[in-house]
Amino acid sequence: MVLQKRLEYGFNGYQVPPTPRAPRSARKRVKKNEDHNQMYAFDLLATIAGKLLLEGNNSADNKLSREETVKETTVKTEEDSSKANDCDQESCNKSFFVSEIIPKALVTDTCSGPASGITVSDCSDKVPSASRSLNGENVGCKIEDINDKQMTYEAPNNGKPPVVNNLDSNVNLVVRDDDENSSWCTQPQALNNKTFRPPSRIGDRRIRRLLASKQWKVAPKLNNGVHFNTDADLKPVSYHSKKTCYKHQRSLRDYPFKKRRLYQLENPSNSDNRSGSPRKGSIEDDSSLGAAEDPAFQAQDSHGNGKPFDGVINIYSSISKLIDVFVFNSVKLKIKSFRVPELFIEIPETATVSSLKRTVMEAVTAIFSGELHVGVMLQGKRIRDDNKTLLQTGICHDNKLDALGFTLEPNQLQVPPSQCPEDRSVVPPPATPKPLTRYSPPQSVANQVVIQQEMTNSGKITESDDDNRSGCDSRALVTVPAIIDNPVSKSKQAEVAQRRIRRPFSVSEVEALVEAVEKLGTGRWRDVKLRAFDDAKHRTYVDLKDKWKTLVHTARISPQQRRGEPVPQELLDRVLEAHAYWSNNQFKTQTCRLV
DNA sequence: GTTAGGG
DNA sequence: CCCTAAC
Repeated sequence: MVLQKRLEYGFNGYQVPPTPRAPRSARKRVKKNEDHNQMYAFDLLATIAGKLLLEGNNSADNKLSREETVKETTVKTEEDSSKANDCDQESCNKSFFVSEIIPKALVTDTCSGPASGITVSDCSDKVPSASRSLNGENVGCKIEDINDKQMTYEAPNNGKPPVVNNLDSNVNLVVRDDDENSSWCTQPQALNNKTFRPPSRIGDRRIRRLLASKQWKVAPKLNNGVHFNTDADLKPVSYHSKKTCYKHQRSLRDYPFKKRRLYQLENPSNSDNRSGSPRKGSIEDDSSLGAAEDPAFQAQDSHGNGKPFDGVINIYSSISKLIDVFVFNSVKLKIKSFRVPELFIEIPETATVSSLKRTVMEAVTAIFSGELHVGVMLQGKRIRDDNKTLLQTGICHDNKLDALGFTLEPNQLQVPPSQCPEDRSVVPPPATPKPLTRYSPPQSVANQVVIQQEMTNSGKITESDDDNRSGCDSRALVTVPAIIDNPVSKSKQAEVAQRRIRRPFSVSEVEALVEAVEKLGTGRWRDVKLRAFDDAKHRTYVDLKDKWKTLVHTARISPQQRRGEPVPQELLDRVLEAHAYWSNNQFKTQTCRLV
């Protein structure tokens, strides 16, 4: 039997026993960086697609087997001062502004162009003229987003992974395909309650796994799926459903999730637990058109010849609603993009652009990986009554079409109280401005990561100027729930998000290193670490090895060539001496064979 | 997980 | 300080 044991003497006669190996659980570990950017992008896009893309099916048949792809989903940062001033709590702090509706007359037609924004189309062109003539003009509204794109994720084509392009300083995530042959309102729609499904658990797990690998605390699971306000108590109505243009009717929730083939959603509990029968092909779900509750209106059957008019009805109201139904037979929201009006990123100035991208990516991913709720904003005010029809809320009225928005709201349980809307402390308070170069987040956001990015007109990312902030302003605040009161995880977040901050060795550290190497040699960096730098958590044995390497180099070059804090020549001399000693193979591999 | 060495 | 082959 042969045992090997290091000799217990070495340089300058030091008597150094081998350092016992610590238990595995006690060893320090060095986390490897893994670049999952592309995976992130893909998962993010899938998530976005699952939660945000409310888009009409582009063909008559709504079969699940139909090839469906994500059209466009964009994430943008933009200053939007017009909204936030009257936004309420949720919208200010926990939401994105997703879209806005602008009267058609006010904006250019973006349907024909490569609009990078939200388009709300009423398919006016395809609505029977008899319907349109009711008010004599097109009643659609289009939403235009004029933002430039910066960071673009292109959906995997040909099996290739998504591509990240940094085109500008806006953050813009795009999934697209070229299938613009959508043809709404052409055939009777088999409205299928199953067509809109939340992301799958599998996909969710995948996202979580990826995020976990990056030490991101992920918001609660998506077990309950995505909650759409439009789901609430929507009652089936049958009026006119099968006549005229109503074959085109489709409520918000019926817009299919186009990426579902990639992220097949196998959570049946989420897909069909809405009101009414979930049976496939049903056309009954036209409740978004409203007026269902109106007795006068309901008095008319779909053929206009069934039940007689109730004698005591407000005929004008009824006609008015009828007109509305004719004109706004459906509301089609094509949310091509949603905006993150403000991102605040605190990152060391030594961070690379790559790490910046990664940080943004991870933050956005973390946001979307959590459970999100959708809020509906109209004219800057949140629509709280989920039971109202779109007609009742006025979403279909052209006099109120100036501002329809959707908000994405992270699970509120994850939001610390400090994130209350009026509590502006979620952003660095003006009294304590924090430069972007700060490594750690402000105290006021100790429990979260605040991502906020301000854009100048030129689209450049600029340093945060707290003086420019005023009230619950235009910027929706994007907050990423972090692990509460867990500094370790926070440091790990920073660690994975960017290159470690450079921390030059002090003279005393160099001295400790030299001394340890003199005793232990140049091949036992773990032991050097444990012996001389066990308390210096930021110094890994690889760091020590690297430092020794540079020390040797420094000692060999002329003092004029040296940079940084000068190392006493005495120490450098010891470095050379010890290095020469331990470089001798004779001492490096001394073993003692015991029989 | 450590070590060694290039980047 | 990062990355990774080699052990």
